[in-house]
Amino acid sequence: MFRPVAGEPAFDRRRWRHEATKEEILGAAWGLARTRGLAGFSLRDLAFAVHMRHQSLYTYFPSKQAIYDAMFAQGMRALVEQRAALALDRDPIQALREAARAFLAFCVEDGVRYQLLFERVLPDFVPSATSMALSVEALSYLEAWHAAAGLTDPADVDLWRAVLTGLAGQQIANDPGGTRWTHLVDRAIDGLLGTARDPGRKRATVRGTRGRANSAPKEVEG
Amino acid sequence: MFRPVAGEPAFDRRRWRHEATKEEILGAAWGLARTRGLAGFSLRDLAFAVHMRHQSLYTYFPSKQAIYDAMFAQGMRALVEQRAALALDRDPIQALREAARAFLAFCVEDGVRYQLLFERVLPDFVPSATSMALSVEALSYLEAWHAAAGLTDPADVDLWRAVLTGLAGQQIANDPGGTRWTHLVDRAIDGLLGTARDPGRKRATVRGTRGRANSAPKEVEG
DNA sequence: GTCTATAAATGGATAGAC
DNA sequence: GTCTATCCATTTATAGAC
Repeated sequence: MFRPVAGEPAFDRRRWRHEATKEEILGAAWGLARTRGLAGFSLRDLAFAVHMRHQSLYTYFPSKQAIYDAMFAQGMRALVEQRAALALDRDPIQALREAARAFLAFCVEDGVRYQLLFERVLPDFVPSATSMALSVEALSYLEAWHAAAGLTDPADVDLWRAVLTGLAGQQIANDPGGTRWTHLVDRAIDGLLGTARDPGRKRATVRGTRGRANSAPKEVEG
Repeated sequence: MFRPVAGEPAFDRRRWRHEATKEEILGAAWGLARTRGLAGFSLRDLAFAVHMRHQSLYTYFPSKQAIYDAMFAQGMRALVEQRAALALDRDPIQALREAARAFLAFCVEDGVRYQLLFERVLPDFVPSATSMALSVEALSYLEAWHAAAGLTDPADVDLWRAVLTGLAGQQIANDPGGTRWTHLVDRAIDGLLGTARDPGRKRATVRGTRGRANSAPKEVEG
């Protein structure tokens, strides 16, 4: 995330180490969250994991909430970067399918991250404005893909989000590590495309494949 | 839940009061959970709400986990009872639509209950065997409705659950009190029915309504 | 069944020496 | 930047008087 370049005028060794330690702390926080739950680890646990006393963490983060917010930002940034790096099919419908599979893989790959980003497991945690901006940025990709496929009704995007987070949520909650729900993604998309208000010119392709995906049966990782 | 009948041989006044107090405590627990989150209230808070000292709660529940489990059982029992009481259309497809709307109403009507029943907001909470049996019982209704509609593929039920919990989850998390996602339920069902592996004899009806619900536009309550 | 008293631990956060 | 020391609130839970 923080990439200083040695020799450049703006390089600041002290600041560099500071940022590196912050990321080390966040890495440990993810690890603890995965084994003990998002709210299940204390600052003492976290400090111990990075060989510090818990008080020293306050040098890097002003509060536990700030740690959660940094984790949220990391997670959302990872989603943005995944989306920016996707090389989607030229066919916008096919592109939507690929994007959906990528999103499910992203969710299932880290259930705790999914909870932090898309569920309200931390009742009193509110993402900062900076973090929310990342969230909006991630969503903008989805909206653009829909627009490219001729899906201009905002409700299409809403339904899309609901269906995919629904699949991810069930997979993570009821069959962690399996594929019971993720492998339903193509069928889910068939349904979504079939009921879209403005399916655009690719509709015929979609119609002819009802009940079976017309895409490669590549399995979602997870 | 506990309905003694005065005068009958099995009637036990002491036990009756005990059960009544337990339910009063659970009622207060739901109230606190709704305002401060499922994990956001302490036994002190709860005891204060029922005008007790926190230690007295242990007369009724051996631990906080037991309180959560009793809440889980109450919530699941409410779902079972809602389903048992549904007077569904004779047309099995129409019945599925009605059942879906009822389920969404059930979820949205109490977001905290939804979280307890369908999300893992309490990392170390594991429902007891008794509670899980209620969960299975609730699911059996859904399976029966699908079977009646000719939907015999278990994946159909899985996808159904994912889509509906997805809608509920988005509604509760991103538009609490609104209808941004719940009003998409008919479209979601059109998609589900359109991609079902074994849609049965009602398929033509479903097909002809793509993009618009063929059912009454009755809004989900929420 | 409810209370007082208390345990025994854990929580997040601050002050100040070094 | 890291530490020791400490604060102060809060947690779940138990023992025993009444």
